[in-house]
Amino acid sequence: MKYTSYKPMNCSLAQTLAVIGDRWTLLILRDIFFGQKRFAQLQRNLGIAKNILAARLKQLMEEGIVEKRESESGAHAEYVLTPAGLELQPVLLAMTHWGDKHRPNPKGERVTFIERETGKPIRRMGVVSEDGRPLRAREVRAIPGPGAD
Amino acid sequence: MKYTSYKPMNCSLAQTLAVIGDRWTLLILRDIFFGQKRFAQLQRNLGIAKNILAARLKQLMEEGIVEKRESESGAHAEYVLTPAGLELQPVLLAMTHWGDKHRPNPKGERVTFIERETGKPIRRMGVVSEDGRPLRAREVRAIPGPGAD
DNA sequence: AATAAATGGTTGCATCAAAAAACCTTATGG
DNA sequence: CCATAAGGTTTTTTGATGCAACCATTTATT
Repeated sequence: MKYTSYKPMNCSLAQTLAVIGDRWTLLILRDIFFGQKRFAQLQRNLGIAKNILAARLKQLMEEGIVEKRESESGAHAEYVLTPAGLELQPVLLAMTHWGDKHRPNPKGERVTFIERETGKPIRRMGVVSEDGRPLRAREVRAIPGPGAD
Repeated sequence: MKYTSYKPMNCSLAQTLAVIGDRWTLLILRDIFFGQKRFAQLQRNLGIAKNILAARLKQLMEEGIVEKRESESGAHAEYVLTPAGLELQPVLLAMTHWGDKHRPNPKGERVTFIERETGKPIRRMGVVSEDGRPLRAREVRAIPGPGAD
């Protein structure tokens, strides 16, 4: 088989991986979520080669995750998340929570997510039942839907 | 710059990517979450080369995500998730939800996650405040903790 | 008992796509 | 005129992947 592509797989997870599943994309999105907007900022923060960053941003634009626009004041480009991009936040947060818990920095939590208005920390990402009870992994089951094979 | 490794980055997201951030790992974990236990099953379902699957499983064992044990009846190996592995479920579900919504199968939802006891679908993965209100991406802010640079 | 077939890998090799490095272009601002 | 920003292009590395062959136990078959 040739280099396996995610796209032909009829799997929602694989479809997401087709968009964000390479080495740099999630780190780029992390920086954009954290407020970085400009090409040069991203490049310096990440230590990524320019051509790779340009290719990833182009791909993210084609996938409808990121939009490029001109800044009102200056004449530099800005990259901002589209609504579909913003909806990746649960993925980012779930991964960040896992890493902070299972691969911790000895000095403590690396980052805390708070609600902007109240300043209170958000609830840790987790699976919850329809009526809001937290569920453990074993209490969840997957059943095929109409779009399954 | 050398080939970038995630490990030296002081970032919880990067630490998680060091564990699950390559082409096959999440798909392997998906199958294990869905109840596959045996090497040959995984290999056939995924269409992955045997050496790659063996390498990934070994890595997942070293990282404490998966455990290998002998099945009680037969004499074949079984791979099961450790507690740390089970805690990756929010990541899997968040990605699956995103893919199902933004890269849908025209026939409908590919998979539904239900609560085992009641049979009711679980709540969609999302960010919620301390007291349980759903939050939109813009209402969340990240602040550095004691483990930040 | 001998043979076949399945399971669960390991090893070595060829390939190939993605990452890095180097260099070029255009525009803008001081 | 020089620096900065935002890329594009091209070439070279490198590490991940895929393939095939081999191996060691069991389990089933003749």
